[in-house]
Amino acid sequence: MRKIIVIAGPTAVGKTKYAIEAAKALNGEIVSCDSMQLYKYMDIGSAKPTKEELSEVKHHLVDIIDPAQPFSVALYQKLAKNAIDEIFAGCKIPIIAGGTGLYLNSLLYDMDFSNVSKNEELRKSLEEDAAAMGTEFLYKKLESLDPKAAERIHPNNTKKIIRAIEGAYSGEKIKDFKDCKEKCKDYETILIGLTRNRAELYDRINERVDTLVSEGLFEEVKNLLDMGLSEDDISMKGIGYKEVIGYFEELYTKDDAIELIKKNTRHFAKRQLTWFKRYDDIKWMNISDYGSDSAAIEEMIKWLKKELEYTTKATNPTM
RNA sequence: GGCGACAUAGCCAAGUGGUAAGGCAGAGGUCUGCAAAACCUUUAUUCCCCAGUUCAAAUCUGGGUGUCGCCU
Repeated sequence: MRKIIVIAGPTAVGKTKYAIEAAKALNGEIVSCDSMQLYKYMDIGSAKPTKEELSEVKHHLVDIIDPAQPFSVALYQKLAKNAIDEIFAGCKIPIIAGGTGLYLNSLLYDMDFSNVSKNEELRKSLEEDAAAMGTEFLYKKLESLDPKAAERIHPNNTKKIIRAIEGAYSGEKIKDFKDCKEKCKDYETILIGLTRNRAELYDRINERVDTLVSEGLFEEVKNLLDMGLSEDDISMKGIGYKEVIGYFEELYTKDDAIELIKKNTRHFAKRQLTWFKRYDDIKWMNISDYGSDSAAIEEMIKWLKKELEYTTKATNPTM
């Protein structure tokens, strides 16, 4: 069976570098699994790979959509699967790299997004109901429409309640991920999780935010606003973007904005780790345990090579 | 040296006699179409120290220590 490599991990752990080294060593191409690096013009805040890095190894799904366009997991799944097929067609190994857990799930599991697409008008009217009558009102509505969904969704989680009602109205109830945890059968997955000791990871995050600022994060956000984007665009709700907008709106000082970005990024990294901990077949690599990046990369590549060979033999009875 | 105010978790704090609010940070978690989103759980056997009053003290009294302010 065809094999893909997945390199997951929290933000600022060093995924970009590790993925590129793996791709170079194993004749691979990278498929980004990052909900922000997809957007054009959002280079600094999303910590995209540099031009040099992009030229070293072919990257898919970076810099491909306009930040004014809405995006969703369903579309990601489609684009990523196309990219994976394309890479296989070129006889190379797809290396999925990124930290967006839900997007990754759409590749690892047989998640079917074909049924209920979003209904803008319905969402809007439900949001108005929530604002006017409170989230409890919506929750009660969901309890009568789809009691099973109501059971697993917390009464405070307006967003998920709305999505579930949307599904119920369309006749196709939103599925519970737990009910269909079938692995995707298009390929076999070698899953590696990069991490670092928490304190070290947080230090790296803080340092990286300072670097992004010195590289011109504030100017980048200003340009995006000049292009007509606003805080209402999904793309502008990313960490690093929304906080800078808050500064431009004079909600707080520049230093406070920077501290806020650091804090939100740390929280985000923690949530990412929580997400990846659920994968029981993930091979964790704590980079802090190795003396240097090069040592860790060497070890990672050694392991990946072994896995590639093993799965080949295991799945090919003629050998 | 004198006078005054203050001292509660890593930080910001509420509580002024009835058994330690809340927020932030930290930790853990949930996840099927905005996911860098949204949401949930958790954190002081003890209130600077010692003694006293009281059935009962973070709260009242005395002493000590520390910080800040003012005066000389």
